[in-house]
Amino acid sequence: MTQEKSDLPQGTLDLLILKIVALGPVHGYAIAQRLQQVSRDVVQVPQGSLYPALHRLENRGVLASEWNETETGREAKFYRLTRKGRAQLETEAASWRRLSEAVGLILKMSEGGAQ
Amino acid sequence: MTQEKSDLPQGTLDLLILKIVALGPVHGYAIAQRLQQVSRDVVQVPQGSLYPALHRLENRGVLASEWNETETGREAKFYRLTRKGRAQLETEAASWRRLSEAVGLILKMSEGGAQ
DNA sequence: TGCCATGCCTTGTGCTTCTAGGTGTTCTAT
DNA sequence: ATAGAACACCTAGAAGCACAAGGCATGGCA
Repeated sequence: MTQEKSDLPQGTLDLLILKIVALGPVHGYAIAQRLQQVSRDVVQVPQGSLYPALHRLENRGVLASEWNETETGREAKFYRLTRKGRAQLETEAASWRRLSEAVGLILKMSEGGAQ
Repeated sequence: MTQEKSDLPQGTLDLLILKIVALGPVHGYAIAQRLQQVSRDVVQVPQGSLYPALHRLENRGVLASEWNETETGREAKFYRLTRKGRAQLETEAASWRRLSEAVGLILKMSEGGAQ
């Protein structure tokens, strides 16, 4: 019914990925699943967005990967945050909160809103 | 002191512009000023982002423009929302709120957060 | 006179997201 | 047994957007 799928604004995907990975080692496929579940289908990450993002983040040194076995006995690439990654998460999360507040303020503006 | 200037995620600028214009006819230069003021410098729109966005929105028929005189006696291009523009604003605002909530949820996740 | 603020504009670059395609394995339902 | 879905990874190409950097013209102020 309510499959309102919203395309993610640029930069947001990185933040969400970092946050999920921060909770413990996960592989790509699971990241997308968790995001979708927790957000109640608001956030749906296509694989064509997911995997390039993961590689990007790894190349930048904020993520590190390692092949391991899933609970169900499959091979999968597990990601974890590097020290740099934790810092990046802090920064991006703060940045998001700031922006989110600002946009919220603007959206609540009415005729006399300015000053 | 706190000139934390956050680059706007793609798509957000349209929403903010539509919202400001919805409050009454304004010209481009003033839109950028108001956004900066209301957001306490969090949102700073460079002209290289602003004007292309305005033209984009006008081409899509959500904004309409008209040359008029400023209070200070200068010629400026004033924008107003079309009917289509109002609808678009509603949609985008709702979309933003949905996404904002979802991201907020995810950022508040902790170890046992999922399910 | 020179400079800053007002007010408009364009070109090009860089980045990200998405669509659409592909591979191989395991599980499940028929 | 076999078709299809779910799992799990990947890539190339297109499209879109924000931004930096440039430019033009006027008016006010020092």
